[in-house]
Amino acid sequence: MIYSSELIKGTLKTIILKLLKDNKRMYGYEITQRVKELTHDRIQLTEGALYPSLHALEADGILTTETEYIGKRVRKYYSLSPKGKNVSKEKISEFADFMNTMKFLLDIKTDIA
Amino acid sequence: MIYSSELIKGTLKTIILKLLKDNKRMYGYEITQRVKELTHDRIQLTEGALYPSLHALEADGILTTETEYIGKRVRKYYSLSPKGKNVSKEKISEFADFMNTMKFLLDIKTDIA
DNA sequence: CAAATATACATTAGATTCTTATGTATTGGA
DNA sequence: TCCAATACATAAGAATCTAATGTATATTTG
Repeated sequence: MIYSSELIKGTLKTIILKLLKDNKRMYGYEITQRVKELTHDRIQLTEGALYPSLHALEADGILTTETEYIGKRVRKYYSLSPKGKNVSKEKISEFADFMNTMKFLLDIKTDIA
Repeated sequence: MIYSSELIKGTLKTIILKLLKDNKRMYGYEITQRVKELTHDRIQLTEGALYPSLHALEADGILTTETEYIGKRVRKYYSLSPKGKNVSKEKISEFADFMNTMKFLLDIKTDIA
């Protein structure tokens, strides 16, 4: 099963921040592969969504970058800035809270009316 | 805590379909109030998001409507069509599956690298 | 009883974020 | 040698939401 795209909306930044929290530094392509692998192909990040998102997080001072060359091919590593570490924690716990709310909302039987 | 808007994106239709699955029929304003109440004000649906979404679901044959007058004030009740009942089940189980995936993705320690 | 609040529908401009497509270039394997 | 994988990036258009606005009735409160 590949989730309908609308479901994933709004979760991309949280996913990025979580991976960078656990891995210190990662590059874009690596993130797509890691997510694909961890979710058994259920979530496949597209480049058109990922790169603009990474650029936005960098512009907000949440991520910092280092560019390295692997042979002649460029690779851009992203890391959490100090600010980013806080934002990361906040985003993840906000999402955890949101999931609890949604779990409750979707499990309950509200046959009151 | 009120969730950042991006988190809620993409969950609106699932919420609507779940409420209508449990309640047979509801009207727009009622849906906003019920969600607000059930989530202790954490999720507050806006009319600008809700009504277009209801109209779209109706246009897709997922919801049917009945209009009633309460005094002089109009009230538009929405119900799941037979097709809507299937879509409802699918959406909810897809979301449940998605939540499991996200839970795994956000809880794990991936300090492999 | 007047005014404020709540109920109840709806639309729209603009913002955000995603999809899909396209572009460039290097590297590795069949 | 050619195809797939690696690795970056952008851009047009679609989808969906926010915030504002509009209309009207009903109820509560000072």
